[in-house]
Amino acid sequence: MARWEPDARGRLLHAAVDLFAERGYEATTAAQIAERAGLTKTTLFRHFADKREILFQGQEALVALAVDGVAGAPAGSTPFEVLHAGVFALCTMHPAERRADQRGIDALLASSPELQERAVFKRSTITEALRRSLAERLGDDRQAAVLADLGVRAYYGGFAVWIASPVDGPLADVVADELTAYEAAVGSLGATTLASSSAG
Amino acid sequence: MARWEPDARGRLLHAAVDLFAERGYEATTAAQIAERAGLTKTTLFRHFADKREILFQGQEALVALAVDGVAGAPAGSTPFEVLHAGVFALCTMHPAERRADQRGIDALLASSPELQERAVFKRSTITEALRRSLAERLGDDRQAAVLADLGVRAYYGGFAVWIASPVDGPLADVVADELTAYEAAVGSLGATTLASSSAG
DNA sequence: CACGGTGATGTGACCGAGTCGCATCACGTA
DNA sequence: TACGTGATGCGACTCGGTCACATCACCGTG
Repeated sequence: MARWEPDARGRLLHAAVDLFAERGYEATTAAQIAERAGLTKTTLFRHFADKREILFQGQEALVALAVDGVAGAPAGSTPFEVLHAGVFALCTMHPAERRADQRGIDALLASSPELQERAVFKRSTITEALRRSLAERLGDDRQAAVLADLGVRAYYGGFAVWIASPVDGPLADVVADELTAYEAAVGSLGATTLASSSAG
Repeated sequence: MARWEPDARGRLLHAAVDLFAERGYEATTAAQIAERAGLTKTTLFRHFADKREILFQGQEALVALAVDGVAGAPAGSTPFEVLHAGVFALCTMHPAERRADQRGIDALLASSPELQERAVFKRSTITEALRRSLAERLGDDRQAAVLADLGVRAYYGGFAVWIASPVDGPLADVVADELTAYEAAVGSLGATTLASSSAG
């Protein structure tokens, strides 16, 4: 038998998600979460930096995935192909089996301004990491920035569609559709620019 | 003589900025700010939603500026011209005279994760408002999203350059340079897309 | 087998942000 | 003179988060 009941972090996570679902995020106290997990408030904050962070557990991994995805794109890829590689790597984080859980978390995030603020911050962290690795790879900072914004938009947009969709399917497929749609939008935008600059 | 010393909000703001500059944001207490302003903590939170918000006072106006700017773009404008109109409207918020103040606030924002999170959230709020008005104007949601991201990047990037620059000049000039640089990046990206799609 | 180190936890006190109900007080007005 | 109103003060409270210190089970070593 272990020293203490094992997997304290997992128990805390489970207790938190349950309580949030029962009474909502804001009505749930850190002490209540700890109590249900058979632990104390202090221990809760030893495992999670703050109350919000409980719901974003594992997001740091997304940064590494995106960066590695970009770095792993084959030599000679076009800028968009490099972006695809980075964004697809993100999709590996969310297998179809856990879609139901994600739905619950998503609803929770929408329920509290505090959580939305954190969500936006996480998104910007991913964007910034993606931007940096794209810039290194492509050598053009602004192009990298535009691509990063676009890629993250496709990812989050695809995620929302995937969550809401009644039919099962891999996240990567939905995101791929988004990505090509954005690609087309940029294409027509580029055409506009060239046309107007040659006209003016 | 007024009932109380006038301009409570202004005094709170001044006291806060002074104290933040003296001892830093995190080391400054809400009660201390109120005390220096000759008021109480309760009154402070009647004027500002929370401690962070003190430093983002007036940012709501930016949303309206961007939206109105887009709406005011002349008929027949290209997508980029509409974007220009929206982003330039933002620049009217920061006249060259107040550049020194902005420098101080900028340094402060960089000093605390709490403030950075709020800053990112404000940025995303502006982006979202800009995106919506662009979408309405252009009729293409994805193009609008890409342009909004790009415009906000140009604005914040230009702002950073403007803040750091030793020479005086209007913010709008710097932002205009950024905007055209991003425009060029998108142009070459569009060319890439067309080339690769016609090749594949 | 005894001993000391180590790491995860508990305990209780503490701080600061933010809220709330109620009192106050200066002013305008009937 | 009396009353309504709006900005403020007051004090108590909740909750997130921190900290110093104690505990306790395990592990390795002599």
